[in-house]
Amino acid sequence: MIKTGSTPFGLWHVVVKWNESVIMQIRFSKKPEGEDQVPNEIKQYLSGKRKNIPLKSILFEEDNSFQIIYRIVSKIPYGETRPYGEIAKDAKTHARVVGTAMRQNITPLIIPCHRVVSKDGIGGFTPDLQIKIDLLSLEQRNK
DNA sequence: TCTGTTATTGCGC
DNA sequence: GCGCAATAACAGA
Repeated sequence: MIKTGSTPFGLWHVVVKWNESVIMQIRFSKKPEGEDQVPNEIKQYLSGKRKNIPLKSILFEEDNSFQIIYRIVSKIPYGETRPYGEIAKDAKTHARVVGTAMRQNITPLIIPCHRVVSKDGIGGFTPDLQIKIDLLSLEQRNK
């Protein structure tokens, strides 16, 4: 049974689509969406009460070419960041590819792509860089 | 297939 | 500082 729901986060709403303990998709919207609630783990994380999300991402189940990159990214500890280049080194690929992988990531938060920043800056984020900034400052506060 | 587009990096000027 | 090539993956034509 797949459920969808949203919860507010700053100026945005985090829309979560999940099935039991597997997150199918997470996206950001400017208005609330869906009837159901989102998993408590997500809400606790977004409010700073929880430092990890014990849920699986569909990306780990599927056999996609970015899986190695996603696994490495998900190992980044709460409140810390890594440059694209370092992820690339571990994944034996290149920084540009890591950027592409993050862009294709349909489950942010579960795959903490906001913790991946550019070498001397913050890097980018879709759909809005402000979300990345908010997430990072949230983690910095509760670190 | 081929072209354009990346959430990058590092080197040369 | 700025421009640009390297470089891998994807979408659209």
